[in-house]
Amino acid sequence: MDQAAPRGTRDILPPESGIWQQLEERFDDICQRYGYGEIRLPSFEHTEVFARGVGDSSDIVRKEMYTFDDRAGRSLTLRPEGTAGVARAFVQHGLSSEAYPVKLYYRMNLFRYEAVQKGRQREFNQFGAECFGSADPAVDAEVIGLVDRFLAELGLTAVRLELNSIGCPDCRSNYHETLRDWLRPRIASFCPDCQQRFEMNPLRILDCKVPEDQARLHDAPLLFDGLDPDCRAHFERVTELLDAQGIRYQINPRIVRGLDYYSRTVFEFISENVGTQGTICGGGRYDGLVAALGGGEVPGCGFAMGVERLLMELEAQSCLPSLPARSRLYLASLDRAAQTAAAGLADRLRQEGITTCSDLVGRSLRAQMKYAARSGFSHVIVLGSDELASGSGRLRRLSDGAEEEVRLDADAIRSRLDPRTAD
RNA sequence: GUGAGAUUAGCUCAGUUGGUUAGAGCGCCAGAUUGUGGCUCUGGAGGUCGUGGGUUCGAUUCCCAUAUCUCACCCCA
Repeated sequence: MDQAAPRGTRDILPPESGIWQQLEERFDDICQRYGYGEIRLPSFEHTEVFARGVGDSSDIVRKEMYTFDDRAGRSLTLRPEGTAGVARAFVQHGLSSEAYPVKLYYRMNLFRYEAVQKGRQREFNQFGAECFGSADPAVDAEVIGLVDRFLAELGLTAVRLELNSIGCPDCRSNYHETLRDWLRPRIASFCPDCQQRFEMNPLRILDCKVPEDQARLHDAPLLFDGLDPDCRAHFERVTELLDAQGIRYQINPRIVRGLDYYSRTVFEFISENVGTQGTICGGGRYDGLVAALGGGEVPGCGFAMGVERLLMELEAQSCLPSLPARSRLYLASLDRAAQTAAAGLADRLRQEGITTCSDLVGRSLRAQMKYAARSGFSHVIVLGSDELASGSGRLRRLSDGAEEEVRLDADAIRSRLDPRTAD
């Protein structure tokens, strides 16, 4: 058997998993402060949900999904992104009858069959939030504000916010014609990918990474410049609200999100440190998504943040959340009787909230001390016949070797070890 | 899907111009006057040299394939 995890997947072991727990806690916390409730969804959906939600012309649907038939012949797909599933649940549970706006957040693992590289795996994690039921630009600004606040609370600084509007479907179909007309006489000189995109989705040509193509595009008409008055007003209100919150952003008329459901506002938080996959967070408005999944005309807006990329950025900026320092007590034992007593005392201490371990190997005292030091215990009590007879022992602080006499009693020990502060 | 580099112990890596029992450091286990860790010394366990073929008297070493890892293209979080 192959002992390695499948390509593009990764195990997360302690102590790294502790960092994940911290991040998850902080994300839960900020979402709740903004009034979002957590939604948990199945890891797979009917393939339809993504085909119709994310869109048939997107790369995700065309070539990156883990799709399979179940034993009854239903086509199912491991979720490649979060928003479509949230919208499906919104429709299924009739959340359109709740008081608007409906605010939901999630943390989930996602699956895409992609070429693995830095900042991109086949199973990865996102934190995200979706706000349904209001077309007001105040939602867009608050959603962006939540992400900005979250990154700031984590201590990140050099993350750039780029903002654009891709308009409503009418703006886009008008613009498609404008852009096609402009491209038609020039498309032959573009790269082969762009020539394909010309038919499928000419909008994507604007995002082409080939430098020569970018140069050719410098005077291409921009969707941004052709927004209809409502879309233009929406965008301007978003920027007004961001300005009022003191959130800095750059307008980038060339951002195009790869998921078809976006409309009007789109944004990305981009890092300089994650390699070429620098987008830590992407999001925007998706006013047609709920309807595409069979619900009513319910507007929505949200974001998704790549947790692995966020962690890379936190590491690069030396902002990894530190684990809370706690006292951890190791009970060393000299013989079988002491080992028995240690197990009992450990149980009582754990009930008092003290992290306590005792010898489970039957090792020498020297080896136990070595283990305790290496494993990050803050304190040790050695139990032997003297301690069992007297009912008291010496609490040794490993950082400096200081010892003090304590009764071998959970209350007495706890009073010397505040679980919230290690020293 | 395409291109480049890599794969030897739990980890980081040497090494063999093809030749008996493949090495180091760290880590692990044990010991260094009978009950106290982080330093030091000694000993020990641990490897189908990624996998499968080929060439050869003989392959961890050369050739081919394949898997995996890393980076990049594409695309996205």
